Formats: sequence, C-alpha cells, structure tokens
Amino acid sequence: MKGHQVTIKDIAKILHISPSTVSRALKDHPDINPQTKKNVQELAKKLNYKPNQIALNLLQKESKIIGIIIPEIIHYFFSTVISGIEKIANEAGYHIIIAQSDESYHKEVENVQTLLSSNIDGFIITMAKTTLNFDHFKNVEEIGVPMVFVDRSCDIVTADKVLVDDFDGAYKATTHLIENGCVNIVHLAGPQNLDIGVKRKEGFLSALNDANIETKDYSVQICDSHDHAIRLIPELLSKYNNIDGIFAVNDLTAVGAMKAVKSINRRVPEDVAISGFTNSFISYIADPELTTIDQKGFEMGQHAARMLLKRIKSDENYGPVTTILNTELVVRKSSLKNK
Amino acid sequence: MKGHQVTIKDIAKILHISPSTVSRALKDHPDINPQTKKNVQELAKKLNYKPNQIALNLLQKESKIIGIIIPEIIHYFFSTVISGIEKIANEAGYHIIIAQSDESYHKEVENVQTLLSSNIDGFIITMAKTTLNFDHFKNVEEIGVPMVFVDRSCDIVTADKVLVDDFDGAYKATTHLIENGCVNIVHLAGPQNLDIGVKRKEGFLSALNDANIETKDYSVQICDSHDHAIRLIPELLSKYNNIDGIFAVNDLTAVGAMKAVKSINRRVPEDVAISGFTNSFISYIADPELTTIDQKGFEMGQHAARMLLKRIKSDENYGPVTTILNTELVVRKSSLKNK
DNA sequence: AGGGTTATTTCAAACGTTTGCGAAATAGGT
DNA sequence: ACCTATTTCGCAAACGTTTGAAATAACCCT
Repeated sequence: MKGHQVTIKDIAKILHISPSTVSRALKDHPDINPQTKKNVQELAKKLNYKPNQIALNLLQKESKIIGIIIPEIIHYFFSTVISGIEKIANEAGYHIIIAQSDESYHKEVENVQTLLSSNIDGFIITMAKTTLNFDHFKNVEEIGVPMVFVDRSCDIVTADKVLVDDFDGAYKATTHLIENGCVNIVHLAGPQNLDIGVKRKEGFLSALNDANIETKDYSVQICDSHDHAIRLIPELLSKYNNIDGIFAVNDLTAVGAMKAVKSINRRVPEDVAISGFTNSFISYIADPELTTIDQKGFEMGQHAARMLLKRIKSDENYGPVTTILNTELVVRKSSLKNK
Repeated sequence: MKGHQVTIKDIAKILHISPSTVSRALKDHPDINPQTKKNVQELAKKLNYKPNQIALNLLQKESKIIGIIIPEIIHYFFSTVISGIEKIANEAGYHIIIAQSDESYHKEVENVQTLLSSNIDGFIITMAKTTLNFDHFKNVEEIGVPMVFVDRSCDIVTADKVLVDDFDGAYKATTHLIENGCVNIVHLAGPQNLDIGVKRKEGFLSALNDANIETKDYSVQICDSHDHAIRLIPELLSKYNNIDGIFAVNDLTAVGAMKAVKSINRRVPEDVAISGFTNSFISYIADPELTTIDQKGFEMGQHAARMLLKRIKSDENYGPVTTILNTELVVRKSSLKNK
C-alpha cells in the first residue's frame, strides 16, 4: 500500500511556483533565482523527493534496464556471468533484469517477448540447449533492440557475441595431462550437436596429435554428466586398464569421473589424472581439488555488458562484433601425477 | 540503435482516427464499430504493435517489477531463492530485478536507493552480514514500499519475513548423528552476532541435552568457512581423538571438515560422521556425499514472493507476517557410521 | 521616458497510454 | 419533420518529468 510519492508538482504547489521552475532549481539551472533554488532544494530534501524514473524513462525512451536471458541461474558459471554483467551495468547506471529459460526453447521465446514489452534497452543472452529455431531473435533484430550472445553462439542471427576459445582450452588441458605423464587419455565429450561439444573434442584430439599420441577407438566417450561418468568410468577402466588420464568436457562430469575412479580403488592423480573444464566452484570442493580450464565467466559478463552498452549508445549501425576470450589453465592436485 | 517502435499514435494517423479509438479498438471495447476494430487490430498485428510498458507504468503508478537485494548470487542457496521468487513473480506478470550487496552494508544501502528510484513495486531482501544499521530499511518502510525479508531477520524493521527453523534443523541434524552412534560431537558454529549462528548452536546444544550427552568445553567451535575447517579440524582431532561426529553450520564448512578428516587418515563416516546445513549443490559433490539439512531455498523464495504480492495488492495495512518454514533432514553417506 | 538588456519565471508540448464525458451521426419511432 | 435513443467516435486530462520559447519583471543607460 504505497503512500503518495512526493513529486515535482507537490513541491511546486507548496511553494506556489511552477513545476518547470522546480525541475530547473533541482538541477541547478543558471536561470533560477538562488533564493528559489534554495527553497526548492531544501523542501525537496525535507520531503525526500526522488525523481520518478518511470516518467524519465518515458521521456527519454529508454529504461536503463538490460534484460538477461540465461538457462539456469543456479549454475555457477552463469551466475558469474551475471555478476560480471551487473558490475559493468551498474557502473553505467543500468539495472539488470533476469529471466531463466531452464534450457527450454519455449520459455526462452516467452522471456524474449515479455522482456521486449517491458522496454528493456538491450539483451544479453545465453541460448537454451534446446533452441534450434531463431525466429524470436530475428524478431528482436528487426525491432532494433541490441543483443549480445554469451558462450553459445548461432550464426543465423547477426549480433555481437562473446565466446571462449573452447578449442584452445581443451588443447591446453590435454597437453597439460600429457606433460604430466599421461599417455592414455580418455575424453568425456559433450553432445556433438553443440558447439562446445565439438570444439572441445577437437582441441583434445589436436593436442594428442601434436604429441604424437595415437587415438584409440575408446578415446572419446560421449558422456557429460556426473551420474553418467559414475556409471561409465568403472566399466571403461576395467576394460582398458591402462587408461591414466581423463579430460572431461565440464567440471561436474570430471568430479563424477573422479568419484568413480576412487570407488574402484585407483588413486587420483597417481593412477588416473583428471582435468575438467569451466573452473566452477565444485572444482575447488572436489577431493583432490580439480585441475580445470577457467572459462572466465565474470570476464565474459563484463565484456558482454560493455559491448551491449556501446551498441545501445551508438548511433551508427556497425557490423556485429565477436570477442573470443582466452581460457586459462588452473592447475590443481587432480592432475599432478609426478608429485 | 533502436528503430522507432510502433505506437498507438502511428496506427491512429495511418487510419485517420484518434488514438483513443485505437486504444479502445485494441481492447475490444463495445463502443467501437466492428469494422474499425478489425482495421485497427489487423494493422496492429501487421506493424507488430506492442504496448509501451513504460507509459502504462506511468499511468498505473506501478512497474510490475520486484527488486531483490541479495548478498551473492553465486551462492547456491541464494540462487535457489531467486528461482523461487522468479517463478511466482512471473506467474503474476511481474519481473525481478536483482542487485547484489556482496555482503557489504554500503552496497546494500546504495542498492536500496537505486532500486527505489526505479520505482519497483516491492522488495525482497536478504540482508548483508555486515548490516547493523537499518535506517535504509526504515526509509523504505516510511515511503510505503512493501518489503519481505528472507532468511535473515531483524526485529527493528516491521516487515514480512520468511525464515527457516534453524533451531529445529540443527536439532534434527544433531539427533541424527547421535542416533548413528556419535557420542562426541563437535559443532562448527557461525558468528554469534548472527541469528543463524546462535539458533543453530542452540539446536545443537538442545539435542545433546535431550540425549543426555554432556557438552565439553571444545564442543562448540566458532568456525564457518571451508579453509578454517581445514586448518582447525586436524588440530582438534589430534587433541581430542575421541571426536566421532561433526555438525557444521553450513555445507561448505562441513566439506572442509570432511577433507581435513580424510587428510589425517580418518574415515568418513566410519571414524567421524559429518552433517552440514543448507543442502547446497556441494553436498552432492562431496565424497562421501554429505548429510545435511535442506534449507528450502526455492520454497522460501516462493513464499516470499507470494507474501510480497499479497502486500502489494492489498489496500489495508495488516500487521507484519512471519512465516517459518520447516527444514528437512537429507541423509547421505557422510553420517551413516553403521553401514 | 523610451529603449535595451538581463534575470527570472511560466507556458506548452512532448513521451505513450487510458478513460470519462461530450459530440456527432445515424437510426427508429411517432 | 421532430424527438429520442443508440452507435460511434474524438477531446482532453491525467501520470511525472524535461525543455525550448515566450512572458514578465526589473534594471541600467542615455
């Protein structure tokens, strides 16, 4: 039950002057009598006057709000992305409004619609895994609301993107395992209809190739969940018991693999070295702590926000920009065989 | 670079009728000629007309936006709370806008101010740990913007609250440890200036008391971080080597303790059983998986949102409501000595 | 005193939408 | 042909704010 917020009109009425004068007095316009200014400003402070943002938004045709559509906020990576966005946005006087798609194409479409109608100034989006049709993004493009895609790209929509060098990250992780004495490494790969699934696999294969290690038919396993790894690994290790390294497409899968390895009484990293990908919080929780590739969520968020703000403020329609961030190898205990 | 959004005026101009007619035609007002209606609706669809929410907000003096101020989005518990809020809010046609305080009193005050000025319809807040002064909330109260506090309460501000029964949760966890054969349990407690620190400690002590177990001078240790536990536990266990159970104030501390126990070659749960509190994602990651108390983040969020919406829509000024949710014991391997 | 300048204030339109009320037009009835 | 009822539409105000332009008032100079 909102009590009446003090407006410029209220102040004007009390002081028997016009709203315009009040408005100018509040912003220290030179045309205003110092005494009037003083009266206005004092009263404004006394009544705790706060300008009505909605009215300003209407006037300036902008809401100072950035819409974020992201699969699931509970995932560490996504929440770091959000934090990065929020930081830059706030510094520029913008707010963020978050909608989750739960990896559902349908909810994503819905979110785009509702956010559009609340007049956000731009979008930052990580597409749902299930999104295969891009009409809703095309629509945003037509309306002219700027968009930046994060982490997951699609070539159909022309928009700014900030991605991470998945190939290089996978290459680095694999090379690190090799340098630490692994010769028989298995890659737990993501779905091959997803970009990250393919790129990370390719980075893995390329690293093996450059180290003159030949791949076996079991070197790549499609397996990208904690539970799947727990089921798969014991079976795999008993079948091919010379496996001495695992590079998983993400941290969660890596942790599952780690548990599985330990469960059949092999040691991590002495018997099997493990690396994940993402550097999420759980890599720090794992025992032993998990070597992984830092995916720079916070930095991605910051970049995305900067790109979006630039686009929002720009008058000219420059072509789409793609930023590819470098990953970083984070070495922890799970990969250090030699110590 | 936003292209001109289609407005009611545009439609009116094209059809040579007045904006009011267009407005009414779009909402199927009986006063409008069916033919005009048809023309308007068809053109609106063709031009992809979307009502300008900002203008509506100005008119209706509401923004349909709920402001959330939360310490850190990356914490699993908080992101589940947010998800709960979002669900209920969306169902009611509201959006959420998120601001993080990073557990800083200063940022919290700032967030309250900026959110207020963007005319949110209500607040859902989890206070920062460092917040000891409540003037900013008092201010919100005076202005008349409804507020709901989640998880952390303060008696000074009169507002709705949704809390969890910390005492009972701690009691249940402790009793569970006792039932599983622990007789010498240590509680890793939170800071005693925080409600949860005190309540959970009291639940712990009460459970011991009810089981006729006398507390030792080392039974309660102030220790609420992963790293602190890793430092503290080995020392403690070597000093008092009959300790056979640990109840930690949160999951992260429990995991630290678990690592520490394993590091000095004692087994979890056989030698030392462990329970955490929160049921965050890491309790599932830990090895062995961590027994814990589910703090019902999602439900808390849902409750908070419902309470807020009720308050927003209500005309009468009913007294503040406090909802206390029950926790739930989640039994996992880390506490099952007997198997 | 008239002309000019300057200081201070107000008017009015604008942003996009809704809505009570009045106006115009049409139709029906006698 | 006149009155009334009905249908259909437009005017204008409102939400809170900004801003160019016009208005008023006060002053100085010759």
